[in-house]
Order: sequence, then C-alpha cells, then structure tokens
Amino acid sequence: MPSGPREVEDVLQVTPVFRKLSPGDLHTIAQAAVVRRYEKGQLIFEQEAPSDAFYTIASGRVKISKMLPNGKDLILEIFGTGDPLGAVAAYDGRPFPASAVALEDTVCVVIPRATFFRLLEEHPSLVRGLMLGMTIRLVELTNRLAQLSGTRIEPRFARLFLKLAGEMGRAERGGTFIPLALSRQELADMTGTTIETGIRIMSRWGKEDIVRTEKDGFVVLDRPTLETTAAE
Amino acid sequence: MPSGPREVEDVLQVTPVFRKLSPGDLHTIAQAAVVRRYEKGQLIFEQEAPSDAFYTIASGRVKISKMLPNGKDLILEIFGTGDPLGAVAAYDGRPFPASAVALEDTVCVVIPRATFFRLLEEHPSLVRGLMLGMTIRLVELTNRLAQLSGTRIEPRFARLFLKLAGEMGRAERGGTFIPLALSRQELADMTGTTIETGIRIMSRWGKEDIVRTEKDGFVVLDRPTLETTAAE
DNA sequence: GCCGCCCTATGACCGCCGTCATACAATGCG
DNA sequence: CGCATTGTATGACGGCGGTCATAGGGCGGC
Repeated sequence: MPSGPREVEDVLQVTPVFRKLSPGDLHTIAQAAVVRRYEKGQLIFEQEAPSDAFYTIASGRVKISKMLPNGKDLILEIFGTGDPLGAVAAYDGRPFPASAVALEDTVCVVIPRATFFRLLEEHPSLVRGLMLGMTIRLVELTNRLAQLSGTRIEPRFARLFLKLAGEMGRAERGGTFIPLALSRQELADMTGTTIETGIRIMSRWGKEDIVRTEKDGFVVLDRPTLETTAAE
Repeated sequence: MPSGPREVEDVLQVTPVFRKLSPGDLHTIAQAAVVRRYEKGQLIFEQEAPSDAFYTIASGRVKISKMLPNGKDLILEIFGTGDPLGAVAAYDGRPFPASAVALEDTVCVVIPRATFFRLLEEHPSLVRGLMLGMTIRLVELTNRLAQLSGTRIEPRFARLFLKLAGEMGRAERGGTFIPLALSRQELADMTGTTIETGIRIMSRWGKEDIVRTEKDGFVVLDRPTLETTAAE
C-alpha cells in the first residue's frame, strides 16, 4: 500500500471540500499533509481534546460519538471515504465536541490546524465547500434530534436500517445488503438505548426474517415491515 | 416605534454577523433590508418551506421547533435579540429544516435571499462570521442531542433550567429570575416529553420551592437541588 | 484439548412516563 | 352574568424499556 504524497493527492481529489482546487494547489496541500493509519477500534481524536488538525478519511469507516451525562455513548454519525473529520473544531479552535473512533482499519489524510487555516484564507472557494458541508451536518443533526426524541425504540431501529439501506445498500443475498459490521452495542449507541433492548429487537427481527445479521453486515429482507414500523 | 432605515442599521450593528462591516456597507445592506413585525404566536417561517430570506431578530424572542415523526413538536432553540434566523437554509437554498414562531411580539430585519447571497460574495469577512455562528450551533445541537437521549425526564428539566438561569438569569425575587414566560406545553416541547409529565414536575418543584412559576417567567430557588438532579 | 473473554441471547422484575379521564382556575365574549 | 375556551393540575392504569441475572456460542491463547 503506497503512502507517498501521490496517495495524499489522490485522496484530496475525491474529497468534496478540496475537489475544486487546481492540481498545483493540491500539490501544495499534499506537501503539508500527512497520512495516518488507525486500526479497528483505535481512537482518532477524543471529545474535549484541543483541536490539532483537520482530517479526511482516505479509506475505512469512522464513528463519531459523544458521551452522555449518564456515562453512555451516543453515536452521532458514521463517516466513510472522502468525508471530513473535525472541521468544526479546526475552524475556530474550540475543543472537539465529540470523539472519533475507527470502525475498521482506517487511513486518514491529516492537515495541521495552522496549515488548514492558512489554506482557507488563500482559497476562499474552500470556505464555500466547508460551509456547505456544515449546513448539511446541521440539517442531519436536527433530523437525528427529531428521531431520538420522544419515540419508541423499535421505530428508531427501523428508521436506522432504512437510512443505512438507502445510503449504502446493494441488492444481494436475497435482500438489501448493508456492508457495515456493527455490534449490538453500537446499534444501541446509535439509537440511544441499551444493549439488551437492541439485542431483543435484532434477534426478533432475525427470527421474523425482517433483518438478518451476518458477519460483515446486515441484510434487510422485509422493507415494507420496516417502513410501517418506522411510521409509528 | 421608528421603522426607517436608521432602525435597520442599528439592528444590524448589534448582530454578530454584521458587526464588523463599515458604516458604508451597513448602509448598503440597510437599503435592501426590510423590517417585519410578528405578534406573539405568529409563524415566521415554516419547516420544509423554501428559504426566502435571512432574518435577524431586532427585538423579541423566537422559538425554533421541528415536527417529530409522531406529530409532536420539539423546540430546538430559543433565540433573542441579535440572533440570526434561517442562515442554514438561506446559504445553500435548501428548505427550512425547522419552523420559527414568535414567543413574544417580535421585530425582524429581513434580507432577501438573493441580496444576502450577493453580500457574502462581496464581503468574505461576513462568511467568517457566519461560519463561526454555524460551528456554535453545531456544538449546541450535539449537546442537545446528548441531553435528550436516553436520560430520564426530570434531569432534563433540571439541565434546562440551569441553562436558562445561566444564560438569562438575574438575582431577583429571592432567587434567580428567568424572564421568559414559557407554557407547560413549551417546556415539554423543549425536553421531548408530554405536557402532563411537564406539569407534574413543575407543580412538584413549585411545592418543594425548587422552581417557582410566575406570570412573566420562572424563579430558580434551589439551585443545588437542580444540580444534583441534573447529574443523574 | 481447556480455559478465559467477549458478544449475543433470554428471562424476571419494576419503575418511569405516556395515555386517558376529570376537575379547576383564569380569561374572553356575548 | 352565563358560557366557552385555554392552560394547569391530579389520579388511575398499563406498557415499554432499563436493570439485573444467567447462560450459550465463537474465538484466541496457552
């Protein structure tokens, strides 16, 4: 697996924020950026820590999670290749509002905060891309808020799997395959419940052929049932 | 109550986003802006509606709320004088992600979307202010998410009143007075619960001299109890 | 092999809180 | 004044889901 500046430029090129830059500019950025590798389960940055850099995912998946007052974790988002990490914190120097942990072996292109900031000043067009990304995140977060509040747990699970199926599902294995291996604990953390409740729902859904759990992901077998459940 | 361009400029001057503009620039903007008045309870803009303009609160208070899947409302934030409204939607033209309703008689300075957009292009410094505002909102929203998920209702109420007391409380009436008249329904909508549960907590807190409800707001009488309750 | 560890699974219990019903106070209106 | 309307208050009841406990399955280490 190569890791020279060439790879860095390739990664930057598929990142929405940097896509519009000229090859020359990309080259400049690539000089200042470094590649970091994380193995599954490894911490990329931690909530409350001072922001040190702006991250872009070159490959792998990362969960963004936040500690709740009661000590449990809530997974805010799951990011994949090309997604930016830590933009909010990098932009105005406040500490990370949440933690980032690699869900699989993951490679990131890392731009030090100072460099990132200088780039923004030299290339106003970058700011536009960043703002677009942030507006999208804001909308996403308000949607998550709406889903997590005041509803029963099972509809939350239904909505979660419908969302995952829509985002990364492929027609395979007699249904819609979601290539994302999440533990019961992580499913619970995404829906704001406990691991036991998550296990109960998933194991029942398995028996009723609604969603099947496999080694490397999930298969949605009965989308209509999920949809009626989500509507509650 | 005056409503000419003079008033518009005064309002813009106390708005963080526009504060750094030169008097000349402010004047230009004021020409394009209009003042709108809303009475208590009136809708300013509605979720899903196309974004028409960028709003700034000149006086009054506005609640930002979102419809939940089950038909109930969740109040995301309460904004006051100088706060911007609808920035996300105005910036990249997507529909409003939530609704805005006046909590009191309210005056807004309204800049049409096209004008707002042109201003951003002519004054890159404005973008910086906007981004800062958006990062703050992002952090706020992740905090709200953490508070609303997986915790019991009473601690949410405790955290809500501690936050309100910290933001707008004054030492008055034998405690910390929060000058914000919210109905039980609105308290419930801010914490993601039902009106009955909200009533039960508030009426018990009234008897136990923890928080007293008055015509024009609330008085926090027993902050220590609130703090221990919030910690659960 | 055997042991230990982590994840998954399932049952028992019970308390919070959502739902339904009712009542009362305050305000507005004819 | 009587009546309707709205917000607040309180009780009864039941179910969802959180907590605790136990057990089984997969996997790596020794």
